[in-house]
Amino acid sequence: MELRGKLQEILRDIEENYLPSVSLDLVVFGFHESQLKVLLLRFKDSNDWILPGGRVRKDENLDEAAYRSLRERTGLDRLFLQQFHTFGNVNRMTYFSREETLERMGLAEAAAGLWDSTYWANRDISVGYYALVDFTGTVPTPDFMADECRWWDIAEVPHLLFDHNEMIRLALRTLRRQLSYQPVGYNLLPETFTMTELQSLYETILGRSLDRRNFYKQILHYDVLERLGKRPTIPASKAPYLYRFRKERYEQLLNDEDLSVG
Amino acid sequence: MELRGKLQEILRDIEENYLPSVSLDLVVFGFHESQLKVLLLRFKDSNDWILPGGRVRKDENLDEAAYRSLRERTGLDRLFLQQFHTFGNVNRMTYFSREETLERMGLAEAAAGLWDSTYWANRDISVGYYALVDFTGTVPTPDFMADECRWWDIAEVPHLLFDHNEMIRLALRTLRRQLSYQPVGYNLLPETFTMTELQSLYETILGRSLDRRNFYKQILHYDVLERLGKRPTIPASKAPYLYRFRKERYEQLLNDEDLSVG
DNA sequence: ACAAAAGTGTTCCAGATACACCCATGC
DNA sequence: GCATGGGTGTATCTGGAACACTTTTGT
Repeated sequence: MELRGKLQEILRDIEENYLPSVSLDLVVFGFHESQLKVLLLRFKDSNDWILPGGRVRKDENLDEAAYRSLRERTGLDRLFLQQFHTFGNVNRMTYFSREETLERMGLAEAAAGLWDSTYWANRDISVGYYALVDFTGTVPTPDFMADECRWWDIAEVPHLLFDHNEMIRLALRTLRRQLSYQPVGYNLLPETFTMTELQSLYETILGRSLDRRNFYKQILHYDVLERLGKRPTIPASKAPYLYRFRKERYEQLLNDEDLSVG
Repeated sequence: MELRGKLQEILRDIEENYLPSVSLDLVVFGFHESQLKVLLLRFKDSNDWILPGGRVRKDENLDEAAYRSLRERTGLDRLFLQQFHTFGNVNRMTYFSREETLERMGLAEAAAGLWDSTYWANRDISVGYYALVDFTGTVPTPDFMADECRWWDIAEVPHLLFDHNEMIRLALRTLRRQLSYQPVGYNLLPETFTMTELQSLYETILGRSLDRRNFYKQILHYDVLERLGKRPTIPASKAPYLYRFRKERYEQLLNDEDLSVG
C-alpha cells in the first residue's frame, strides 16, 4: 500500500509546512497555431481535469507561492503572472462530494481514515492567478495527484471539477480588459514574430477579428516593437517582416499605472 | 482578569468556528461635505488605527463574510461591496512585532500564554474588499479589539498598522478605475442630491476638478438620473434641481460586463 | 447693483473605424 | 498569370476636452 504511505507523508508535509484553508489556482495561457491554450491536469486514473494549483508555505509570500507553483508545472521562470480574483464559496469544492472526488482521483482507498486531516476537513479559499507563457518553451509536468498535464484549446476545455471553469472565464475576462490598456504578447510569443502572428494572438484573445491596417497603426503607435529583417520566405507569400518587443518600453507600459493617491 | 477570560473565549470561538489563515479587511468609503471618508478603528488603549476587518466562518461564503463584517461595523445592509485584492506577504502583519502589536492593543498581559493559538501563531492571507456607503445613515461601531470607530478624511488618514495604508491606496485606485466605466454614487449619496453634489463626489474620488458643463453632459448621457423638483433655495444662489438615481438603469450599468467567453 | 451659484451649446481634436489598392512570391 | 498573403494611406465618425454667457436669488 505504497500510495497510502505516500499520501500520508504528503498530508503531513502540507499540515506542517503550508497554510491551512488557503490554496491557489493557476490559469496558464499559452498560444500556438492561432489558438489560445490553457494548461490542465488530469487526476490520476480518472478522466477529470482541473486547473493546476498549489499551496502557500508558511514562510512564503502569496505571490512567491504562485510563481513557485507555476515553475513546478511549466519549468518556466520569469513570466507574467497576476492575481485576478479570490474564490471563497463554501461549496466551490463540492462540485462532487469529497468521497466522489477521492474516488475519481483513484485515492478513495488510500485516503480512507485520513479525512480528519486539515487538508481534507476544511474547504479552501483559493486565490486565482493567471499567467501568460511561451507555449514552445513549456514543459508541462504533472504533480503528485495527476498523471497528465497538457495544453487544451481554450474553446475545447471540458467541464472541469470544482469552480475551475468559472475561474477560466474570469481570468479570460481580465486578460481581455488588460489588452485594452497594456501590450500583451511578450510572454506568449517566441522571441521574434510577424505582425500577422501578433494580430492573430490578439484576435484569439478577444475572440473577434481585427482590421489589419488599423491593427498595424495601433500597435506601431505604442512604439513597443522593433522591426528586424524579413523572415526567410515561406510558401506563396511575400516575405513578412519580423518584429521583436522592445523590452524596456514594454515594461514601461506595463508599469504605466496611475500610482497617485490623493 | 476579566479581559484575559474574554480574550480566551474569543480565541476559542475563532479556532472553532472560523477558517484559519484567512482574514478580510474592509476599506469603507463614505462621502460628506465634499470629502471622501474612510472608516477606521482604534485599538483599545492605544493610538494606533487600522481598517475594520473580519474572519470567515467555516460554513460561510467569503463574500457573505465580508457583508456580515461590514454590517457589524456600520449597521448598514444592502450596500456596494467588492473584492479588490488579496494580500499575502509574510511580513504584512509585522509592521510591528507580535509582542509590540499586543502591547499597543493593551492586550500584552491578557494575551500572555495564549500565543500558541492558531490565531496568533500564523500569519494571515487577507482578502481586501472596498465598500461604498451612505455616510449619514452609518452607525460606526467598534469591535471587541477597538474602542473607537470613526470616519477619517481620506487626505488625513494617519499611518496605519500592518499593510493597511497600502490597502487603502489600492482600493482607491480600483474605485477610480471603476468610475470610468460605471456610475458611482448610489451608495455614497443621500436619496436625492444636486448635480453639483454629484460632481463634487466625482471630483473628490478622482482628486481633480472637472468641467461642470462636460460633467452634466456625460452624466446625463448615462441616462441614469431622474430629475425632480427644485431644492428649496439656500443662501445667495439660484435654486438647483434635485436628482435621484434611476435604480433599474443604475444596476443595469453595473452589470454591463462583457460576459461572453469564446 | 452686485456677488454667488446654476444652467446651457458649440468648437475642436484625437483616437477609432471603415475601407481599397499595389507588391512580391510560388505554383 | 493567378492565387495567396503582405504592406500601406485616406476619409469619416465619435467621445472627450476646452471654453463663455445668461439666469436666479440673497445681500
